[in-house]
Amino acid sequence: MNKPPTIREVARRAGVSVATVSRVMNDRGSVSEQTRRMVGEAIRETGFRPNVIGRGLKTARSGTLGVLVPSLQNPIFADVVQGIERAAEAGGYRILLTSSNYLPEKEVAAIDTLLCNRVEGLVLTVADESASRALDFLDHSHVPFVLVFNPARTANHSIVTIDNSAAARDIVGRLMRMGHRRIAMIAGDSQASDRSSLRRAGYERALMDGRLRPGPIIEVGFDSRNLVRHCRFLSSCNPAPTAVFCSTDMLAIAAIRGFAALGLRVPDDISVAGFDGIEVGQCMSPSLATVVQPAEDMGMCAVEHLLERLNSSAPAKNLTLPYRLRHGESWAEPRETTTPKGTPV
Amino acid sequence: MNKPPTIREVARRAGVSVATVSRVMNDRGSVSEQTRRMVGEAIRETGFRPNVIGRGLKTARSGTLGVLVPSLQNPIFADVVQGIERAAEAGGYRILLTSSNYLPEKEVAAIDTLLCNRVEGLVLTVADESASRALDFLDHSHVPFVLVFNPARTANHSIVTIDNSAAARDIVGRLMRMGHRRIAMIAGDSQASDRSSLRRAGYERALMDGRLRPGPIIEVGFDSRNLVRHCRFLSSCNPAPTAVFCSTDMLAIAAIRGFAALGLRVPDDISVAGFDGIEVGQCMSPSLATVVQPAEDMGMCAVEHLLERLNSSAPAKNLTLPYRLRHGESWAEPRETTTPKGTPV
DNA sequence: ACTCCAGTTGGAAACGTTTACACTTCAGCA
DNA sequence: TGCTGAAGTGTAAACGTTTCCAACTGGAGT
Repeated sequence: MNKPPTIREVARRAGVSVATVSRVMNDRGSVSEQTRRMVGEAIRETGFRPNVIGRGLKTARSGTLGVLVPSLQNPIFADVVQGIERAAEAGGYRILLTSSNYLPEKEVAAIDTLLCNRVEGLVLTVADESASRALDFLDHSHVPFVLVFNPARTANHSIVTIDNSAAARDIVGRLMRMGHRRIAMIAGDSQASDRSSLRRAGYERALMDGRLRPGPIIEVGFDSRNLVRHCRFLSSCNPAPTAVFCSTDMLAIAAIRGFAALGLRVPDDISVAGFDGIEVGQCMSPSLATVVQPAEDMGMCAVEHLLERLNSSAPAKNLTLPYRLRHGESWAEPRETTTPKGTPV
Repeated sequence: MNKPPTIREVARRAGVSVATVSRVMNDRGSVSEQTRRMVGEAIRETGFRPNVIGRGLKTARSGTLGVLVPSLQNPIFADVVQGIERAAEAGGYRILLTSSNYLPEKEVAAIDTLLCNRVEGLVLTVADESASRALDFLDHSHVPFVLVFNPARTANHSIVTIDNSAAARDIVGRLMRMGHRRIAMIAGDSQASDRSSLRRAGYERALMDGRLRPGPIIEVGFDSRNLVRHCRFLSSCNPAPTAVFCSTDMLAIAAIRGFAALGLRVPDDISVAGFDGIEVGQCMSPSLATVVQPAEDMGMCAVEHLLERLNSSAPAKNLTLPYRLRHGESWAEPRETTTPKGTPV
């Protein structure tokens, strides 16, 4: 409970003024070799640790960045936070982490808290970029921020993202080139994630391009763990889809399980493709065919750009990083290409 | 770039002193209804947000807790951080997140940084509790901290954990009661995780209890993604193990994939059990039989206990939370109970 | 012997809050 | 009328730093 030593005690012990101690710590100004040694010794003896709160008050710099993500539960956000933490550390910043649980009101509250803590900048993912009260709020705050994952809709925001719609179109196109004609989609809650809608748009676009009718689209809420009910519905359609595109890897994994519970095998009976590229997807069996977002890189880029804006007040920038398709064992050519089951050609 | 408004400007605008504004904000002391209204108005007009740095300097409270985990990559840590964040928020604290990448020297550096930021307490997981320089360091700092996941070896530390050894013994015992006699283990790097050694001890203990010889134990490093090499080794043993216990779920998932690559099916040809209870384990197919650590609860408990110690200087406490076994489709009775393949009875 | 300057050092004023203390006012009461 | 106490308010001193400025030293140049 005893207070940590202050710069004053170090100064007293070294027989110098606090100004000199400060100069030694930040080596700024000129200090003789001898006093430098004595101060160093006094610091070691007292176990002094500069109080960055006191420093921050004077310098008006907190040395912290705020981070807001919907949840850490989905590994994609854990990955991005990992990248953010890494880049922040490299730049000499600490991160203040908060999560919104996908609740818009919590987004606002969390940002408010972060601003009270005088974060120098923020990296965040909001539920819906276009409807976010949090962003209006932030726009007026004069604190630079970078969105991650959210679509690059408004030009005057700093955003690090991928082209969700093109990526979805791409991977669905790939399914089509494999021979799939009836491709369903399982989409996450579009209220809670503007990414979901974009991916859905990409999916629809791909099918349109191929003159195919978008198959059944199932929007699941937050009970995305057990999809067997939805899988049963899909497999009972006539004609049943031969492939399913899921708007996240977590959904894709759950879908594979759902089909397995019905005795359907992936990819033999039905192909599944995901979106995100979380690590576990490539460790499991069957490995997940998916769109890989370079989440950790995105986090790092976001911070690097943020620091750029902080240091040189560079302008806001939209950064669309390349995604890539990862092949996996969860998709294959459809067994029977066009024929509805039971019907002779 | 223009500075945010200060309490002084609010005071000027409301025509009162800063003391009064402060009193209104923290509603402490007595303020007339009228001035309260005027101050409230001035706050709204200026968009004033109290600077918690200034406040912290005066009150010697930062309102932040430090968090240090090895990595966010493993979902088990993401889960615990989620719990920490939740409980911290409920208690009116913010969290400063850092990660060590399993490197002891980074542990020390990160803790030092957190202490410079005057966190009021820490929640952390260290690589090896018994050998941690970081902890010696922390012991001298007079800042309360709580370990999570690390074994409860020294009594004077606050720890929230489960009984890793008993849990491992338990789940391996379960395999034995299913009829498995040759049970191998795939263990994570024991340097980087004292949990790994404990789980290994529990595994050995279970086999000893059943008068069985501990099967091959494979210690994998950080290349835990592709285990096919190790799986091939295991399946080439004579007699080959009928079950494998893995020290983490991530390893178990990778092992299932490794066996699949060799044409072995889980659980028909070989059973696999994991440890951790990460969410994805129960979403996938086959669902993972595992020991469930209540990671999010552990994080919340850790923070709650920390706040207890902070507020009432309660004594350090060892909290061993209950684990539970989760059945899954990754284990089953062995096909041929005792006979080495090819040998007639 | 004087000035000048560079190299060191200390004093003190910030930074944005909280809070102990002192001061008013006014109602209640003898 | 005077006293007491409560309610409301302001003043100013902290908190731990950084940094501007002034002051001191001693050596070099005149």
